Amino acid sequence: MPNVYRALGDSTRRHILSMLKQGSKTQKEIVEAFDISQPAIKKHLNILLEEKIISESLNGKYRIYSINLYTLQIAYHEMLQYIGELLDDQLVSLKDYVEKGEFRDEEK
Amino acid sequence: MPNVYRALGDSTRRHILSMLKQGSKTQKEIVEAFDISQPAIKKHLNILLEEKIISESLNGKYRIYSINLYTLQIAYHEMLQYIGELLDDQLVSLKDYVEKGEFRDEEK
DNA sequence: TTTACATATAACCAAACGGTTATGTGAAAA
DNA sequence: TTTTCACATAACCGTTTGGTTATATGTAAA
Repeated sequence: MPNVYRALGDSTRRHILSMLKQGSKTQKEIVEAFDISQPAIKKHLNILLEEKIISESLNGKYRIYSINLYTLQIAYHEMLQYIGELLDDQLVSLKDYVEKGEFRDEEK
Repeated sequence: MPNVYRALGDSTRRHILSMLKQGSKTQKEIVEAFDISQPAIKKHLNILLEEKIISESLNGKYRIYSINLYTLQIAYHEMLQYIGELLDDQLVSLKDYVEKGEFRDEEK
């Protein structure tokens, strides 16, 4: 039920996740890493919490956030399965396709 | 530049892509497969076109849509790679966290 | 030429998004 | 106890999203 598209559909949230992959962070640490307000960050954290991509714990007056590895793994496999179904009719493996590197020059 | 999260972030659009994987379809065929109005479908098709996930061609009064396999593969690869990187690094830092024990009680 | 059909477009609506400022709350420090 | 600090919450704002209905346009069929 977690909507990974919603969760990852914003670059600030992806940036937050990239921070959290290094280890748990307090809300304060996250807020200080961005140029937007504390309530704006809190809204992003709430969306990540709703979609169960991160989890929250309390430590005194601090709120600590960490990546929910389990949900990300589920999302990863669901997406792999979906893209597999979409693409296998064309007998082209995504992995093979990407490894050929045919697309790298085209992106700008 | 295509925004894969935007393109794939709606289940109607993912369903449309699942239809198009079987082969090109006219707008009429797509509209008939859903319970929503023709203008609503057209909006979804426009978003998929903007993000270059599908392409459009004309045949008389019909408008024919087909999957842009190339862009779709790149798009999914980017998403999966991003999640994959989050998972791999998190495994490492989770291990670090366990080995270090609690370190967050002291404010400096 | 008239009619029917596939599609486009405009106007509207409610809800969600991403941000703001202002202010309340609760724990820790002084 | 008083103050400070981390965070929560409320109210507001402009834009986007996902849908609607009504209507215009362009091609094909009668």
